[in-house]
Amino acid sequence: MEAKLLRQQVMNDSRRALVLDAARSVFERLGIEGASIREIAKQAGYTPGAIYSYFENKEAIYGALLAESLERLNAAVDAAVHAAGAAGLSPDELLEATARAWFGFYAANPRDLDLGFYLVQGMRPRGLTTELNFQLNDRLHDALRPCEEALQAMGLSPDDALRENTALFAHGVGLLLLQHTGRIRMFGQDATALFKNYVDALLWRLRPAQH
Amino acid sequence: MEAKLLRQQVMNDSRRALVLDAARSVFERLGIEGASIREIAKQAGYTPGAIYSYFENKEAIYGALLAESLERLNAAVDAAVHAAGAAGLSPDELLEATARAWFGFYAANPRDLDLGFYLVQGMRPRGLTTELNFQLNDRLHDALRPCEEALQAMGLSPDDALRENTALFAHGVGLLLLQHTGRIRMFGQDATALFKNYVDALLWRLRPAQH
Amino acid sequence: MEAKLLRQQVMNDSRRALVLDAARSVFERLGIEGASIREIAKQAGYTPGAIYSYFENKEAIYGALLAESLERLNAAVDAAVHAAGAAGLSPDELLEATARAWFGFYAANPRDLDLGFYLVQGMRPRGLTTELNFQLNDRLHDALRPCEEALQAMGLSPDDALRENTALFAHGVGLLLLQHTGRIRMFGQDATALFKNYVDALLWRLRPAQH
Amino acid sequence: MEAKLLRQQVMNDSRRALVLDAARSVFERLGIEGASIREIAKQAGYTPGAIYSYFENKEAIYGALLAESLERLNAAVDAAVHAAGAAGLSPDELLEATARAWFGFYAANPRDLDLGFYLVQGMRPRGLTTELNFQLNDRLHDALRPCEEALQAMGLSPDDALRENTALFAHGVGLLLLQHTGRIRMFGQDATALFKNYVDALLWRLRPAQH
DNA sequence: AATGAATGAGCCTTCATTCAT
DNA sequence: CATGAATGAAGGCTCATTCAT
Repeated sequence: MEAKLLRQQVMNDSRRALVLDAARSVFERLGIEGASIREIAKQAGYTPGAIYSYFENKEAIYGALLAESLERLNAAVDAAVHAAGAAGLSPDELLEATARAWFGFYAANPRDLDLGFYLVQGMRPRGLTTELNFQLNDRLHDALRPCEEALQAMGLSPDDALRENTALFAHGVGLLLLQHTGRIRMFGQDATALFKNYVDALLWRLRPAQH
Repeated sequence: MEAKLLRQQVMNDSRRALVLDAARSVFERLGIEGASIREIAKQAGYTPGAIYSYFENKEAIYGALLAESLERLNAAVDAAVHAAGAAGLSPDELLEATARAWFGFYAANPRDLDLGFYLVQGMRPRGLTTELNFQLNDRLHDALRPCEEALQAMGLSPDDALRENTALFAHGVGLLLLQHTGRIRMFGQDATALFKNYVDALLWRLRPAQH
Repeated sequence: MEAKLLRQQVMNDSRRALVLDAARSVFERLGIEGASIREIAKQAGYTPGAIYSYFENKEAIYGALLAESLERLNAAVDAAVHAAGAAGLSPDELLEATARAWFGFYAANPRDLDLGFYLVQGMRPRGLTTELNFQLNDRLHDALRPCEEALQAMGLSPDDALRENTALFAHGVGLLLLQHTGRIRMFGQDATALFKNYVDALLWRLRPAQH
Repeated sequence: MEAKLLRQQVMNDSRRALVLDAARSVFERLGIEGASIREIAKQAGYTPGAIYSYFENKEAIYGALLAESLERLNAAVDAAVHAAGAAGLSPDELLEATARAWFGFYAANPRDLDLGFYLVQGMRPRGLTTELNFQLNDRLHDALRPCEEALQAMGLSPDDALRENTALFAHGVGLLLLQHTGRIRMFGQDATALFKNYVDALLWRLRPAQH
């Protein structure tokens, strides 16, 4: 009996995941505007009505998509943190490793970047409950926290660490955006290299004693 | 006869501009999603059909809007350059002034930021001919060139200046985005202050002799 | 020029009336549940979207339908009042004539009865603005006012006249409903005859002096 | 074996009643429009599919609901009749008591009124077999019969009693409807008071000897 | 150049109902 | 008997676009 319930639960979850995959795929193929319930359903091999067994409405799908994206982001960052711990890295190296973790994630998965920005700015109506919005915010913050802790470990006050972390995040996001929109080619530059430059300059700047 | 044709041309242009004004106003009021041809026409005092006398389709309107936005951006930057020339600023001060010009423009007109991002990433179908895309790119580049020249005037090689300018632009864009999406509040920071920090650090970094 | 505008106005009105006719016809044919915008459009020879040029939404159609129904009701009552005035009827006869006017209208046009009841009880969502609701209420009241005035002319105080008029209306409505739903056949009775009985009894009751 | 079948029959009936209870509850809570099979099933603790084990379709549920409503109506009337018998009421008092019984039932349970009207006029498609319709008619008639008998006991011929009973029913129904749709507020009147007035006037009218 | 009317494709969503398990 | 999954038709509505006048 229990096995049956469990199996059903698994089935259900996996079908929900299937719809989510379809949504992600449609989203990638047609962009946010073209991603209709009809299209998602078709991609998932369902009729539109069936989608509503798994998600309350269209925006819940995007909410789930974003939530899941943030989980993957955090997983990537956590992996970097653990690897760093195992390797016994210095604070400097830890900052570099954790910054590269989130930056690399978005560089490798530009659609996850889209998702975040679209959901955050484009969805007003009912989408993104305030509560959900906070949850997602928190998860983003979680992914950036290791950088902040590394900055503190390097001797910065909590305030300074927060400020530098914000600037670091902004810098990375700006580069990712330029790369993603193809704007960076216009400058003949490479986002990843520039991000490394920024981190290096930051590390240099935070070593006042060695001047 | 020729005078008549000319007058018609002028009329035509001015009415096209009128439609564009309406579009901008609607766009500001309702955002990119809420801006329909109907609404633009109403705002312009026309019926929907009339719009198609001036623009081939909806996305052409946005293209024109973006083009015009970039003209205003350039005007803002040019004004800063001229003021700097009149005041006889140093290269350092010139960099600060020109960087603040474009950053300030977007900070004050977030819809222009939307416009750029939306058109660049959101519009697949017919929007933005490749040719138009290049033109717009060039105008954006124009707005950033004074910064690049200031960097060269500070002694950087063309390559270095380009690299630093790209990084500067990315940093600003990242901050503007975080501000515009409300994400920066999550960090309890202020975009303008952080931008100034970045420019200051940059100036400091580029004065190696003074260490 | 003016003629042109006028002609357009007339055209527009007549097309709106055409949609209204279609709506009434669909409503009669399929009942309130089956009357969809699609169906109304089809009946009117339009595509669904076109309907929205003439009415803001579905319930506005029903609102207009009801408004127009109440106009016809009032026209019927007014006609009776005028005929009575021309014939110099006594208050007793006037009451009978005006009561018969509204009762007869609904007996002859049972769908108008449906309309009133459906719209009044079935439409919650956005239908029937409070304001419109009041307007319609007023028009219904208008149709019943001549009866009330006749009652006053027979010597009743305003309060008594209002009470008797309400009871009269309720009686008629009850009979019409029983007739319309076929329930009255169950009793082997005739609504019109029973209504006449009620009016006669009422007249009798209000002539205390003659006892 | 037979015992088993019987037990199953009982179970079946009781579960059917459970569904019906759920339907009634949903119907009261959400009205006729908002009552979906989904909602009824949820209320009953079933999944939608299970409902079809007990009822052929949605309208069969409403048919059963109406049937049951009429049973409750009859119970209310019967109770009044028995109480009257025990108290040894006069025919006049009996009329008043039995009339108040059915009127009070509907005044206190307006949803039962809805049910009757909805099923009778709103449901064309498959709802209400002719046969079922007759059965329901009969039960309604049953509930009104005590009034008719009281009228006969007061000396009216069967024909006259039927006519007066029909009028009485119509009057009550009209008042209930006005009350239920809020129309009666428009007149500043109270349905129950007006009903009492009608019954009093009726009693008076039927006592010719005492004039 | 502009209008007014209309189209048609599309949108999100709901729901009674079916059916294999 | 009951479930869980899914269907398919329909619902109201929006909108870019077309075209005769």
